[in-house]
Amino acid sequence: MPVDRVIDAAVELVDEVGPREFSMRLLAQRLGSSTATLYRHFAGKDEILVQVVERVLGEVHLHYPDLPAASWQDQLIAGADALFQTLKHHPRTVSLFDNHVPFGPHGLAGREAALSILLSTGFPPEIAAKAYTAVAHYVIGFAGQLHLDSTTTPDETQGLRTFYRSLDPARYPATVTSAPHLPGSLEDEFHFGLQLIVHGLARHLPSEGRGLPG
Amino acid sequence: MPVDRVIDAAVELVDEVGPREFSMRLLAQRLGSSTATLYRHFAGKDEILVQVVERVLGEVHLHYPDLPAASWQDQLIAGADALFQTLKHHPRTVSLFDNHVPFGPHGLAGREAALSILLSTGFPPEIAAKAYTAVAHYVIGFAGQLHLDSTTTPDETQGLRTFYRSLDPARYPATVTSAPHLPGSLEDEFHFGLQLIVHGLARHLPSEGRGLPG
DNA sequence: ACCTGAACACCGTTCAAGT
DNA sequence: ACCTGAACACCGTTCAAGT
Repeated sequence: MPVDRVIDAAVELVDEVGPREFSMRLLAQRLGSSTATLYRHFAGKDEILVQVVERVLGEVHLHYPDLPAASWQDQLIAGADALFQTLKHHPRTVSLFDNHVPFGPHGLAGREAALSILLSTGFPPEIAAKAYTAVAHYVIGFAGQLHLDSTTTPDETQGLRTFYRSLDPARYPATVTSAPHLPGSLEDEFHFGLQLIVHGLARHLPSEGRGLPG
Repeated sequence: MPVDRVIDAAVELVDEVGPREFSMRLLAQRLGSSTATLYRHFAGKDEILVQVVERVLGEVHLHYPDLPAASWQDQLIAGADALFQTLKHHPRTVSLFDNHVPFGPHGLAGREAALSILLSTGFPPEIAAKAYTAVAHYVIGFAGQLHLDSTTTPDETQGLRTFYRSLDPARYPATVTSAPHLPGSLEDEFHFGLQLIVHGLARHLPSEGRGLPG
């Protein structure tokens, strides 16, 4: 009956069994209730999963560091990283973020925070909007690799590196050369691209080139 | 019986009904066969979907422009754009790319092509590997928004803009200010972030700063 | 008012039985 | 050898019936 209790259980269930095995029956069982009861409180499975996404976004603030007076770049990076860290705690929910713009208060709050940093820094609204979209899609796209599907044939990271190294060097010379770094630490790779995006933004600032922070 | 014929039909079916409605029964029916026959040729649904991804990647080369002697930046962008254009033709397959590293020949070919550009430009293997990962995840993450789920409440683009503009400006000032540009043309937004990433890469080139193309 | 067992029309997958 | 109808154990969703 209490809606929050249902979503709590739903997040737990997705964390444990993944979105593919998540079912209304399992959820009802975990709540000691029946599926028909769930339908008295939610339109259906999809609505519950949408609220699972919102609940996860509600944890992002837990991963914000204390940044008293950081540069706009560091603030943006901290925001993107907070989302990434949150998704790391709920890796099996990431695919729920696909094909879905988060409209709930937590989704809007994250968007608002990022746009606010960009606008107050002096970016024009159009650039700010595009920058936010670029960063958001980058984080989600990257987070999708947090929980590699176990159906993937060589599914351990080590196996993947071995696989790349075992390729024919005549046919895939560049891949074999890069194999020891493919895939590296997901954390490092994530920050690498994030820095590229955020620092590249500077050239779209109207007062480009000069400008001291603070 | 012919494996290619099955995958052709599977791509068609995912394009038409989406991955959620895709089923072995529908696929068998379209082939004038039975599900049990499909299991004689494929381990299961997941294996078929993996091959659907490979088949889609096989179309990427169709979207490469002729670039006789372009800069490494333009070559990278062209490659990322070719993938993006391909996914635009099969928007409902994008979620199949999630949680899945493409191991087939077409997936490897794309990786090899990108790494080859980067290594021959002079990037160290570690940077090349990270750059490839960043670009790949960016493209996939962005392409995920190509086919917005119809379960999303305000699902037409115009409705989305209207929704953002209807928010309380006191609570979401930055979002409301950026509303006319949120979401803009997906194509424009995609290229904006792509340029950021690719041009940001230049600072990781050992011979940074100078260096004339061609 | 609030809940639910049982049903409906589906799934993915398997297997005995057909040619 | 190659195929398949029918079954098994599940789904999401609904509804008549219970308290």
